[in-house]
Amino acid sequence: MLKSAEGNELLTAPSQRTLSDYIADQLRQAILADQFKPNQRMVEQEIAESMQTSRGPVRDALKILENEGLVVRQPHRGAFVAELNLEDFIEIYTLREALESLALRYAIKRASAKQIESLEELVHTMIEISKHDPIDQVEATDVDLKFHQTLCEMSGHRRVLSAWESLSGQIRIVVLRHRLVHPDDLRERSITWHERIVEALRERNTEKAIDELHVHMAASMEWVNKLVKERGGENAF
Amino acid sequence: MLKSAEGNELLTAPSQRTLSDYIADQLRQAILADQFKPNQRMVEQEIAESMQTSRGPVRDALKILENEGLVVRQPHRGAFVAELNLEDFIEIYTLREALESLALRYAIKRASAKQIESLEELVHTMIEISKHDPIDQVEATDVDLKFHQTLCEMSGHRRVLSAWESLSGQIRIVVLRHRLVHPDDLRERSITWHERIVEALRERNTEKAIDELHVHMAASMEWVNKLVKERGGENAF
DNA sequence: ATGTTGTAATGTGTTAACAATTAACAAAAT
DNA sequence: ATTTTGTTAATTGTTAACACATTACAACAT
Repeated sequence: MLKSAEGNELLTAPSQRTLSDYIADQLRQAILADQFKPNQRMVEQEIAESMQTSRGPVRDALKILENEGLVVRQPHRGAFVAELNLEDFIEIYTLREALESLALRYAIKRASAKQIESLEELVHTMIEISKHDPIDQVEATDVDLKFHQTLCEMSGHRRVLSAWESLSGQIRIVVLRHRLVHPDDLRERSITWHERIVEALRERNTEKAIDELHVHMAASMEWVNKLVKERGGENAF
Repeated sequence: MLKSAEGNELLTAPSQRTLSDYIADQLRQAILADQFKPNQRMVEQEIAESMQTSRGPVRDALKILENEGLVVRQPHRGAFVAELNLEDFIEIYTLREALESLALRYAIKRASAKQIESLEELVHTMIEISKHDPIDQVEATDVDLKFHQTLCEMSGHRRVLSAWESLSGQIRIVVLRHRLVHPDDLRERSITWHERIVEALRERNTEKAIDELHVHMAASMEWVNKLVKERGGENAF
């Protein structure tokens, strides 16, 4: 295994991250990039060979991804790429809202002016991105998720952040597969909601913040519901 | 490793659970029973020998417990029993409330009459237990947690259940270490809250259910806060 | 034709040996 | 005395071989 691939920090930094983490990163990226298809089997030996390593770390990586909900593992049967349906999507978003609401409550009490500014910058980036004509979806998705993750970080609530991060891969799948960030009618409204959340944070207005978040989430859910219905029964992500 | 220890199901049932799961169970139990002290180091080789197995499954088990927040692992440094402080306790309970609120919303929509009855039976058991003079704390804790876990199961929201179960070990630690279920003034009130939650479920009254849950959780948090303050700075669990 | 049983192939779960990292401690230098 | 450096011991991370479970398929019986 190429050591150079993981240790690109400065010399003083000891390689805290283990090989399993690195492999998990690679596999996560591959799944999100659709290089592994939903429900596809992931054979430990194959992956190990393709990455020039052994089965052990690959096994560990698959367990990490299992915890993130990107992979389903069955004892003695192996690991498969998770296939999300409409119900999963609803679960992911309701849970996400519950976590982010709690994060907001905490963030409103704790956030520093500087932290709130960094959120504002992200909203600015969103606006910039939305000006490009063919909007870069992946970029837009990344900024959107970065905003929400920053919220969770600002909360200082470690368990909420950790739970949100466990969910983020699944969120990413859903958002990417359904182009959830930039359908035309949603895009501008979405930016407004984000702006209002920042506003509420600055005003330390808990109710307002949570309301805006709720509207934001509800709109996304409604959008997907509509999409799924248009397509008829085909409700697999 | 003794196979008999894990395969006590009927013959037809294939041993779905793996050795790692079994070891995780044993270690979890040992931690909750205080046989491993907070912050104590857990050496893979030692555990492997004491359980007559090899390091691999023990490693896996430690990772499982890490995900449950019972163990902290640092790369190349090993695994230690998690030590929870007051802030952790607050985090655990606020997150728990967020999860159970969501679970309640779902349960109110989906719960069958039969499921609600099983909750009622648990409340009955609580009442029975509270009649014994030296109250069996572990038993009381188990029934209490069983009630809340059943709620999460009834929700049919798989991710909420899974998140709650990840948290349950930590909840157990907190509740057991602080005798959180049966301080005299809390006990009867606690039973009442549980009864009211069941009532609200039966009436399909979401607001009421969530309010009762909130009061229940807030009271527990207040109780621990009081305890910790009485003891002065000693805020480690 | 259909269902059942036995066998081979594939792939996971476990073990044990090996490599790399960290921590502890003693010796040397400032 | 304090800090630095080298060396050793303890423990984790990784590898590779082995044991076991599951699946697929062919031969056989019904």
